[in-house]
Amino acid sequence: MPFNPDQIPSRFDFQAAQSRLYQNWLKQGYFHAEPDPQREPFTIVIPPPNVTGALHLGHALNNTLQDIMIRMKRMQGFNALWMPGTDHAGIATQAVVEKRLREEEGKTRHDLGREALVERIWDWKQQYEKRILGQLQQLGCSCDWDRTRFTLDENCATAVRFTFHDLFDKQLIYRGKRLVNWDTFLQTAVSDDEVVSRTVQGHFWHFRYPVIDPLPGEPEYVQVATTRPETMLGDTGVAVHPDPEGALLKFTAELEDKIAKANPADVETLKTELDATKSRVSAMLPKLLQLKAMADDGRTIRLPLMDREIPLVTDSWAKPELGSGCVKITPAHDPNDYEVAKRCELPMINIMNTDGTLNAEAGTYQNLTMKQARKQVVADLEQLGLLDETEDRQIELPHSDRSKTPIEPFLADQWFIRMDSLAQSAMDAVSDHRVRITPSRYEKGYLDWLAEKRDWPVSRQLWWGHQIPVWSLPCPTEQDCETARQTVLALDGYDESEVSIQTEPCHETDESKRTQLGLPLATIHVCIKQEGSPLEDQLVAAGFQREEDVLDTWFSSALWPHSTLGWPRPTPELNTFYPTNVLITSRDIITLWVARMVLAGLNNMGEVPFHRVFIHPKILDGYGETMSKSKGNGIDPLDVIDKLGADALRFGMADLTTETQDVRMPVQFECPHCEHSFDQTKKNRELGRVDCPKCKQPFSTQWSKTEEDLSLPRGLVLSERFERARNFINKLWNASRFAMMNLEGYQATTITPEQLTVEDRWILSRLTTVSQNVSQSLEQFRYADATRELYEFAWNEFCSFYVEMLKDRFADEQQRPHAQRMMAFTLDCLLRLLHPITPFITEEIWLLLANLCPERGFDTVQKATDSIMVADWPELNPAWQDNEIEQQFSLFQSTLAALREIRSRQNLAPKKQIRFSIRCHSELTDLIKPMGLFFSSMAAADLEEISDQVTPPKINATVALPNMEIFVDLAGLIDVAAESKRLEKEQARLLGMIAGKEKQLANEKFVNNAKPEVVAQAQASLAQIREQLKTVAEALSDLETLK
RNA sequence: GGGCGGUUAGCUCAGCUGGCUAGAGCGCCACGUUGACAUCGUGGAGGUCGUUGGUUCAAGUCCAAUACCGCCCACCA
Repeated sequence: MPFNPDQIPSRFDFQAAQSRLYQNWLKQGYFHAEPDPQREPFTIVIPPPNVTGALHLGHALNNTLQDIMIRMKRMQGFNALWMPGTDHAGIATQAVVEKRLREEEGKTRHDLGREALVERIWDWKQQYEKRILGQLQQLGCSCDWDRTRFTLDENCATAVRFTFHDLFDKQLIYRGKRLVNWDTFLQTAVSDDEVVSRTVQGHFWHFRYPVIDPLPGEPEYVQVATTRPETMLGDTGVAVHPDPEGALLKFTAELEDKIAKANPADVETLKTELDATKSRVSAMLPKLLQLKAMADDGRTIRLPLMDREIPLVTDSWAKPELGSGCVKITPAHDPNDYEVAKRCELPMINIMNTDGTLNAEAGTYQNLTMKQARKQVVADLEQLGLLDETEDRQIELPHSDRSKTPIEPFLADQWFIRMDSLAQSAMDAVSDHRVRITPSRYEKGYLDWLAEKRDWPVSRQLWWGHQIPVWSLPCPTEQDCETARQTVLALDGYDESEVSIQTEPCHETDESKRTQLGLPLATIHVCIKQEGSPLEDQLVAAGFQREEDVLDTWFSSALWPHSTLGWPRPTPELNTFYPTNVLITSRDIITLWVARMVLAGLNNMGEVPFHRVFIHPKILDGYGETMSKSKGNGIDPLDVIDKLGADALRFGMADLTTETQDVRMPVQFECPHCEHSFDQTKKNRELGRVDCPKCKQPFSTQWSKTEEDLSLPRGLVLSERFERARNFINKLWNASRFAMMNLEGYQATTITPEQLTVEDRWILSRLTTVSQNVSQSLEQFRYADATRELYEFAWNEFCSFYVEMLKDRFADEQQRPHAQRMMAFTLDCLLRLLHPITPFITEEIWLLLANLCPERGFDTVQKATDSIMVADWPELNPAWQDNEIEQQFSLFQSTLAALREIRSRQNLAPKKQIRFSIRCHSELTDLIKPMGLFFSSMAAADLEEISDQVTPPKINATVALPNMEIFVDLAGLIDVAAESKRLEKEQARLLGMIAGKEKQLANEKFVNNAKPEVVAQAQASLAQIREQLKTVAEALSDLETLK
């Protein structure tokens, strides 16, 4: 069947096109990259999405930006590889599966056991990995799917084992007792990064601890206060400041300083506060000094309920200005107390089991949960008359980001990575710009974070993840240690490079205490490099026990850029594609992920993992809040794809990606019943269902949870901010459609310069500039600049002018062939420039175009590639850039605008042909004359005369442009009132400008100091404006005669 | 408490190294549909560029202070 351009629908049917085109790209293998010594590689590794969830708007943004980059590079001839994959996301994934297990089967992970649970999670992973990768494909991502990896797959496992062994061998990994953030719900330690602070309503309890054998005149009690009374069961001391007086002076001085700097409005309250503190404190001071002296004497306190004798110690942690000035010390359950205990050598008593219940150390409170214990402790203390006071108070409480439950600090065995040298190496890489972060302001956060060089706790009490490859044996005596070491060395197949041994001495250094507690002298840890090595079983047989914990997810993520390419095997891929070129990610994981990739890459590969890092903005909702599942305020990118198309989503995303700031995106619901669209508010988003304000019917959204809600028709969640992109796609489609309707009989030949008309030369000049700017913008991650450049060029120049001007030329048999060739060529270039951003529509048009003009070109004519994906990136001849032509054109454009304006303000019917003349200098005449016909076609205005001698018609409307005057003959048409109103306004504007310019030029300093060209410019423009004013004044006085 | 962003039209945002009359999209007003596009066309209204000071011949742009909004980090028993 012959191709019939008239049959092309006036809307781009993206629904049908997207999957058809994408499947073809897959089939052709366009996404696949093989190592090739002939071509320069360009590599991006994807930030692997979690297998937990579905694609959200952040993913859509992140992956759109990567795809734009990789598609451009591919077209530029690079051997472009976009490495895809997913992350096992330890805690997140296990938590989801456990939750389902509990809800659907009423079972815990312990009912299932390790192996069975892990198997379940793998099932989950298979399902969700498929889903999220499918969604990336809907977005158009050109990843090399043949290489898809998973952070828990075999190769990643090997990479993890090798890395762990290497660090272990370098003594950069150790086990130690640490206070960790314990999530009692998930029963795991979570890193500091996974802890968020939340304000909750709580109480502040004041207790009294009796002093043992107080001397006469000494206080009988010390008062302490806490928001967590149950922790008192683990108290091992009470601290008071070593120099209360000095500390108080310092505190009041600071407060006074603050008052001096404060707003007048706040001074009063601050002063009151100061006075109150001063009087309170001066009353307390004697007692504090007394307590300090008692502490120095080694006096002790009786811990109520536990009946334990605990010391009174001095430590500057106890702030005299706060509360009673005394603070209870619970080393095993509070980070600050832990530090105090280390300084003051206090014992550490862990009172909690891993499930959040109390252990034997809590005496009679054993088996209560922390929460129950709290109530009980308070009640018991009250009964003993030791509860002084209870305040209501807002408390900042750390919560687990995963389970949203309060964190219980907890003393536990954990594995750590020593960050010292590793962190330094990662800092150096950014400081000396081997890795460049864009925008550069994010370098500071990266460097500051690493500079703390805090050891990285890497063990997680989970089952889903890379199990730590360490086998341990506690050894009660030195002899046992030696035997254990000999056992390891004597293992069948022992190899120094495969096996590494560490001895961890007991943390309790006091010999008698150690034996009393039944602790071993040391623990021997053995790390084995190869997974499944026969050595593993031998170790177990020798009594060694494998470490139960798995590694922090970020451990495997840190290896992503090289593990995905095959490391530790020496693959051609690794050779070719490492280091990668660009990493595109969001700012919240600069430290968690980016920094760790850099140090891991340096450690394992001896080279940075990527040269450039681009941090993209965050998308917020209309209220400036982050979009999140729990708030239910997100936009579903799939809804956008569904309703507006993937190209619109992508174009919109790129259009929002400016360097300076995060993006606000008001959210709208679209009612599935009546298609009414209305804003998402804080109120209507709360519920799992939404009621349409227009038709009053309820519908569900992507956030609905309950069965009942889900059974309702599903409404779309969109944002009007994508409409600009949607409209643009439509414009592009229709311009292309118009082109194709006029390309019948197209004959491919080269184009020669002498065939070019003014508008041809103009569009070529603009096209050249635009292509340069687009390349440059994208190279610098200025995505919004690139989309804006293309938007404006395509719409305001190509469609509004060039296409309009081609209309007449298509109609003329003589000009038609050349016009067709120009149209085909220009459109071809524009499509290629747009392809990385809007891949689907550009490919669809590209394929349709091939039916009419399979061969296109300018200097040379070539057969177009089968797909735009593999076409060359436009590199246009810079010689086409022509300033003069562009100026000539803008003169034409302003003339046209002036004519249209007259038409509009005189209310002339669109079809009503008018006549006009132009008075200007002869050099301008030559520029305008060739454009004469276009005034007729584009403004229904015929140019009667153009010269420096034009006499205005008797009755006319005038526009005074710089250096030229336009007169429209309005005999019998004029609306005098409208005309004089307009002219008066114009006159006022010109007078204002003249005044400004005159003032500037009268300023000697300006004339003397400003650059000469700036001064000359000002003078010229003043002269011009005066000319314009003259014209306007004349026109006004002419109008007077008509009144 | 420390750090970083933002504050420009009713809304969402551009505005690079300071220099002609501060821009865009949406929204608003007026007019317009026998063939590319009403997801459109033409024209218009709408801004003391958060505030105060400073540098400069010249400040939305540079500097300082300040207010408000947001984010990150560290945090009070």
